[in-house]
Amino acid sequence: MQASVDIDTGEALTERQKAVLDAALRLLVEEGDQLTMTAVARRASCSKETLYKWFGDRDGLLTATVQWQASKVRVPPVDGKGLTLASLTVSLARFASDWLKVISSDTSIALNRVAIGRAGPIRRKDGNDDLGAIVLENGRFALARRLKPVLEAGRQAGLLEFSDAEAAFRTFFGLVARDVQIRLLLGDRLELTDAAIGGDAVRATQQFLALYGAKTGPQGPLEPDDLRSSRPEI
Amino acid sequence: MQASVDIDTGEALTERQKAVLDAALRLLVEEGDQLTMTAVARRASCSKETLYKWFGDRDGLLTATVQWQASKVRVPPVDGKGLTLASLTVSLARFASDWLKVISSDTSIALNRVAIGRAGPIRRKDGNDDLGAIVLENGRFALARRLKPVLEAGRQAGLLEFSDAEAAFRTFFGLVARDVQIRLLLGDRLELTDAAIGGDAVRATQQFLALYGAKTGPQGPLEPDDLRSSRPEI
DNA sequence: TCAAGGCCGTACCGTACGTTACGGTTCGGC
DNA sequence: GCCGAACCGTAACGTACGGTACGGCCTTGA
Repeated sequence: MQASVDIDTGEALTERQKAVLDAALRLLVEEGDQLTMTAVARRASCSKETLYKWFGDRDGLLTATVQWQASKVRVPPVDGKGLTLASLTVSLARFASDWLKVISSDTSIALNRVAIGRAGPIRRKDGNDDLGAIVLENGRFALARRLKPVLEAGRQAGLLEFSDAEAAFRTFFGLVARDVQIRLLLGDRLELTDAAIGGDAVRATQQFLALYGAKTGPQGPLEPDDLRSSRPEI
Repeated sequence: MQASVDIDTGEALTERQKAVLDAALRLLVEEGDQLTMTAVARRASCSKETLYKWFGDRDGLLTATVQWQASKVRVPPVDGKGLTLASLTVSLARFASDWLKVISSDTSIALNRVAIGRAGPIRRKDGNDDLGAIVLENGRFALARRLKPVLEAGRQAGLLEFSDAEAAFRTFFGLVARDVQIRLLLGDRLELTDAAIGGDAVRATQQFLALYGAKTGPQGPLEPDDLRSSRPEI
């Protein structure tokens, strides 16, 4: 299933169209799913006729908006050469921190909300828009694609021990996200300061290493303090 | 607004009203958020006038439906006396298994979907229905309330080591749920057989014990096989 | 037996919103 | 300067649905 999203995203969009999609995105964050075509047109200072001409219908606009946002968060893959326990730990903590920042951002919450709201058991009309697949593909699965090479490199370097990279990834995912995403999606006020995110990232990383770190050599696990200095502060 | 039916959950509901809410619940599972008052009335063989009389408006019906479902899953608390590592392990695995069954059930997915869909940044009208809070209260927080005494008992018995029961619970939560709930909510087909759930519960439990188990005594951690026989097979 | 009330079925109303249509304006090409 | 295309703003249309009204049926109680 996992959907196509093949012809990747931000292609064949004029600057004006990108501006319109940005307006739709802002509106989505502010108003949730019940954004209207009229509101988008007004916010973007364009006519509804143009919206329909460009995106077909409301579904098309929603899909294009989600894909547009997805195309903006592309990140370069991390290379795992010259891996040491320290650099692996830093990499994992950075992944964790980045992921927590993503799932706690207004944009991510809004996008996940609309995708979940439209992921009902019975899809309307013909076109399987499948916003959920797009969000999943650019969220959870994108994270897995980026993180797994790091895990594999860690295993190659004798720093990690696991038989199933997918299972290891999912454990890392669980240790990082815990109940944060579902609580935010359900409207729980949950303030995540940068400091809290950094601390959680370090904790998740330490826990992951405790579970999957290779038990070789005399050096014990890093202390959290060894990490704290290296996490991004902004 | 809210009509009568305001106070807690399944009280003061006639049998007929419960039947109507069951019909609404079934419809919610089948059709997602876009269930209409007309559809509920037809399914429940009652008039719309009655729906409005009993539940005030659509929000009231939705709220009552969610509360009705919540009232059905009340479970007795687990007592933690005579705790051994084996019994603690079994308890944790059972919690994990139960929780995975809950979050992967059609009903839970439907309820979470509607609650998330209505948890937008700007709440409509006056009444803060806050379905999200209800779902959260009867889901994540109810689990915490039931599990924490077990964790505390485990600590009292010298089987677990942690300083913050909330943090320990959230780690357990993350190890159990991982990416399951978000994937299901986003429409990912993810078949969870009972066998897979049982295996995941055991794995999560073992990982939790590896992180929070007291490092005392010569006995190593239980092998997964020790557990497999004790998990519910239905 | 009759009256009152609760409820079913359905017709009806008002509104919100997706979608379409159209007149007016700008702009690039000839 | 002229033409057509693209686009803006807005009005208009159709429908879906939340909410209300009403007639008829059934039950209860005097």
